[in-house]
Amino acid sequence: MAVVTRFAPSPTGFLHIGGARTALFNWLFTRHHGGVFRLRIEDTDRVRSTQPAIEAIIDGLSWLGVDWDDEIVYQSQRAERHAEVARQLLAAGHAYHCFATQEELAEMREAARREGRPIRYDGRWRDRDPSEAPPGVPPVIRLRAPQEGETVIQDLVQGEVRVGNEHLDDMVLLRADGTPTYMLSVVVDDHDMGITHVIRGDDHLNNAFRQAHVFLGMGWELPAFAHIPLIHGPDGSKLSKRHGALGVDAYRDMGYLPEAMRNYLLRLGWGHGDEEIIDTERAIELFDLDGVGRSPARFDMVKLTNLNGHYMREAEDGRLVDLIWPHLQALVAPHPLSEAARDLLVRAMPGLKVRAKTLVELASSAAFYVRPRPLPMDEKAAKLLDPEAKQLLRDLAPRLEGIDDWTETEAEARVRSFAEDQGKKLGKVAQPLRAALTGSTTSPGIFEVMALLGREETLARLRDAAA
RNA sequence: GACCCCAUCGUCUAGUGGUUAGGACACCGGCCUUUCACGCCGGCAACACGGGUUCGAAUCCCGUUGGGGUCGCCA
Repeated sequence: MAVVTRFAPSPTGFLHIGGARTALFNWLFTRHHGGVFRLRIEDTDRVRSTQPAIEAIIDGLSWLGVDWDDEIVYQSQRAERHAEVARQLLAAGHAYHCFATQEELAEMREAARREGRPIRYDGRWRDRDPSEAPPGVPPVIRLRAPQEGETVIQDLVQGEVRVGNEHLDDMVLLRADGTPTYMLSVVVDDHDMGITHVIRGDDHLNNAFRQAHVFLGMGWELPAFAHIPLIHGPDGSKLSKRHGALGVDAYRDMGYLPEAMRNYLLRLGWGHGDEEIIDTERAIELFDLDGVGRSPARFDMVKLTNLNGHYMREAEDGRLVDLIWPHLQALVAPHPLSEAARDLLVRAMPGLKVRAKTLVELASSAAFYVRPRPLPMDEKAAKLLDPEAKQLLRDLAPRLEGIDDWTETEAEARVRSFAEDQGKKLGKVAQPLRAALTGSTTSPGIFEVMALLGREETLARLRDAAA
């Protein structure tokens, strides 16, 4: 049977890390098996669901490179179908009207809590005749869940999980206003969409037992379930905004590459022997549910950053320049960036990208190449350019002016011979030179910088710094 | 509180009855070197605890502890 999966976020905020990983696992699993991956927006909570959130989720998935098949299903548009199923369940005796008021239920829960009893609907309308209904109370429809025996879920990640039916309660399927609840909607949609594998967060494991009885009541076949462990914060507690439960867009803004994020998320809760660096093609080839671990994993920004450094080094130079362009523009503003600047940056990328771990770092380390003179000096660089160093640079300048064949090799030869003539170690000359040319004490190889900058710009910066 | 899930280096993980318990990130040394990175070499570091089962347990069973999740007319 062909695999059909779905990612079903509720649009009440951005696409956070946990959701992104759930989407990724679904997508990888589906692509691995050559199935269909669908996107369903669970916007039945009309108050909390927003259009910007829907867009943020779609943007997040697109950035991640997770694409879906078929049109997006909006759960809110299927309310009538959901209500119809509730009525069918009612007609078949698998559901019943409950006339308990919200106040009554709150009181019931409070009493249960006080007495230390399980907090759960007590089934007070389960066997009562609707003719006993109090006047003026619109009823909800509740599932008539079994009270004896046990419910067993064969979870593809968690294994066999069983719970005694006495622990199940009669959940609300249709609200008093006639709108369906999430518990009903998911089941109906998963069935109608032909979902074969429900891969979602562990927080839904308990729901699976209850949802199973909706499937059963309708005579529908149960999908396979795979409940993946949640992602925790660095301290082991639930991942919160404080930790990094940010939207994936925040990571994009911090300068992370989507392929790095994909690799990181993949390895968080899934493993394949000793393989660490796994690109998307390889991930699709390898990914399956049996490799998913059962324990929660902590989010580790440092490891993400390391992976990002790896993928930056692998990234194509032109693409990197495109990605840092907006950052760069902001850094050199109001000075505009030219086409020539772009070419220069592309050529400079190999030396730059091995030294940066994020695009933001890359942008700031690249800026000196395209900044207008006079170059701003950072504190260490300024300090380095003492009178002695300036004199050295003044003496060096004439040795460079005569070079017609301005190459890295030639520049290196001239600087080295100059240092030798001065009786100085190369570093004594190279560091002031670096400060003058880059405004910093760290940079790519200084001869590479000279070659890329060109003779006139190099000389001009030298003069600026020696003044 | 009830129910469910989980437990190997600091972190992510490999390991499915017999291994010097492996890899990666981080950290600490060293090499390379004009700086910083990259790269390479080396080091530190774990089976939560207690009982079983077994000739033998990180691996199987039970319990304890710890962590997490769920108990809405939210999703």
